Amino acid sequence: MHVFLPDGKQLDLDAGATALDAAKAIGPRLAQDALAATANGELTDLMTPLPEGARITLITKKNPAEAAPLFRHSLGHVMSQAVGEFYERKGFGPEAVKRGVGPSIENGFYQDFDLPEPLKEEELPQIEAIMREILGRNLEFSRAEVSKAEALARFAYDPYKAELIGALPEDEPITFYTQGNYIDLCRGPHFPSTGKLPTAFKLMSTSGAYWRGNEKNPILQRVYGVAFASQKELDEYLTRLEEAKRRDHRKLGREMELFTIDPLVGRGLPLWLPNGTILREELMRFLREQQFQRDYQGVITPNIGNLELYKTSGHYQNYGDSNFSPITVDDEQYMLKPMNCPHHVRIYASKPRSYRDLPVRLAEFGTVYRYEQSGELNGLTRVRGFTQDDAHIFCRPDQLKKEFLDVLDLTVLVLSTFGMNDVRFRVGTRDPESSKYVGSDENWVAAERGIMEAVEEVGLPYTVEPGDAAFYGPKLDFVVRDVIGREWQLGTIQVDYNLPERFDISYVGEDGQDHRPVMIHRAPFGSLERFVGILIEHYGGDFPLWLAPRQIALIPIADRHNEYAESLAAEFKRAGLRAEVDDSTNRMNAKVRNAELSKIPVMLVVGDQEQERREVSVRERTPEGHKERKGVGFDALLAELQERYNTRA
RNA sequence: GCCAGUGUAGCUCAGUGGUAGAGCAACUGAUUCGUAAUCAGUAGGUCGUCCGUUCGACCCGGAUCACUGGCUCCA
Repeated sequence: MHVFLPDGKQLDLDAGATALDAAKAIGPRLAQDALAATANGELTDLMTPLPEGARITLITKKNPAEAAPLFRHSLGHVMSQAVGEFYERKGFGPEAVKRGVGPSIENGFYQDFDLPEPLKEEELPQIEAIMREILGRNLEFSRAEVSKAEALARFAYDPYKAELIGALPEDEPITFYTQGNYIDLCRGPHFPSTGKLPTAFKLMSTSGAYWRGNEKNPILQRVYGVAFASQKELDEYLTRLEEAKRRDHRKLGREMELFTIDPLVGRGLPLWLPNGTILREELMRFLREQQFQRDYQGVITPNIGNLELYKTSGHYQNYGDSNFSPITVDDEQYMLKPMNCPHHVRIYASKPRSYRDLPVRLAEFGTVYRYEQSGELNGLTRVRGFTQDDAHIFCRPDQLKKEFLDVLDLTVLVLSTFGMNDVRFRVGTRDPESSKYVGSDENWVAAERGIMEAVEEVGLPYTVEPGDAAFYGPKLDFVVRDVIGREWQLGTIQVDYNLPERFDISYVGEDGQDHRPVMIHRAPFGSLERFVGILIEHYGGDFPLWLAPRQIALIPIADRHNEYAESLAAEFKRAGLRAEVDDSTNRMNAKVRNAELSKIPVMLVVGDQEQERREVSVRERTPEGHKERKGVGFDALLAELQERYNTRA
């Protein structure tokens, strides 16, 4: 057989040759240094036969980071071996530990275990120590192809492995990877030996995880680790985690008095404090202005609705478990509204509509309640009562594309206003296997095609995720990452042919006949709660002037300057800016410090000089530290701040 | 909902089977100060809640509630 090197040179090898054979053919030094390889662009290891005619590269110890998925996976095997030894040292038999899956993941690896007794988190350092012993033993990873029968016989004691083996196709070879006395069912690829693995790894945490991700299956214990090619990268990663903790919206939300969650009020029911309310109202004002420009009409609907409404819409049947239970009043049942759409549909239906009236764009900051599972609740990002920046656009089929593009334009504007660049666009389509979806095939096909065309026209990169659609139609979601890498869905745009049908709404067309409108559901923020939560972390609490709940701190140097400071604060207030005077008995240094810790963006120090000349001394928070300007005329500064506020600069 | 962990003053955290401590914040007084902490004093807690073991429980056991990290879910 032959393969090709990066320079195009052809290498002739024996049949079934591996990347190690290729390296040996080039030179013994390379064979010594090689860690992994790529074949036709895909990572592979040194012990797997190369495909005929492959273009190969060799990864050596000079650039181990390129083989990160491999060493992470291999470290996963080492951890698995270490856990086995740990329990053997505790006196359990070699078959006491059963194993689920154990892949490499971003930054590290995990492995699922069924253990004879739970592994405690404080025992992780002991596991880590055994792992380092195993690295010291410098065990070779070897690869072997076995028959299904052999594989089953080897893992007869382990029901999870047996299940995995049983599901493998008959005609493909099953591979085992072995290091020392540890054998695992594995497709590979792996590092050549444990001695060549990087030592920059750390076991982070354990958690429960259902076997095969199904909550009806037994729960296994998952152990997470992180691993990098160098200690420097690991340290940087751990530093990032620390930084993330500092930016956590739950911590900053308490420190900056933005919101609180009180168990007596209820889990997942945030209370907005005065500072948080300002933030929220600024966001609403921003979006209202945009919606006014785009001819949306505001509506207001109640927080509960008759159960029949949600039976008609299908929400009751499709999301029964995650609704709050119905309330019975006299002979009727009511439910806390989980969605605003049915209410808006009834507003549409409240009078006859003509084709000339369309599109009708109904917007509401609508508060909804959903009974999220208790374990899912998380600060502001996952709650049971929240307010969507919701709107429903009812339009003719021929208007759909233009309307969709306008909504997309609005969403892109929103994301860019907040400098959210790390956004993923996700098209959720139907899962062809599932039966939860309502509506005709033609409508689904039309809606899915419509979304993709619009996204492509705008030129946004997107991924398609089958099975991610709402029960009534496909959707386009915007997904951002929080500081610790968790992904959160923010805004959404959904195309819906089905609710109009379920509610039998129509408009009179040019031809005098009734026609069915199409609906677009959209929420550029998603929910104010989640958006604010993400925004807090995005800015690390350092909001731009227009969003900052506390914008200006006036700092008198001595008591005799309080009055001057108060007079300036009053002028700021008249101009619509949020200013406060620190009239505490603290020294001025301490006042500056407190304002800094409160993350107030603008600090104005006033003393004798300033008072005499109607000036202020300006100190502004910047990402680099702070910026000072002395002797600034008050009127000029007022105009400057007003301009910044109004333009949301 | 499931697995594991955590719960002591407003916040951050010590602590011991013999009925609790620090720093910051708060309050009072003094200080009037030029860009990240002035000094002194005062007050503040059924140790998440309930039940049990014990002569005695913040500490040991059980239950429960809440939170944290994951899993599952997310219209």
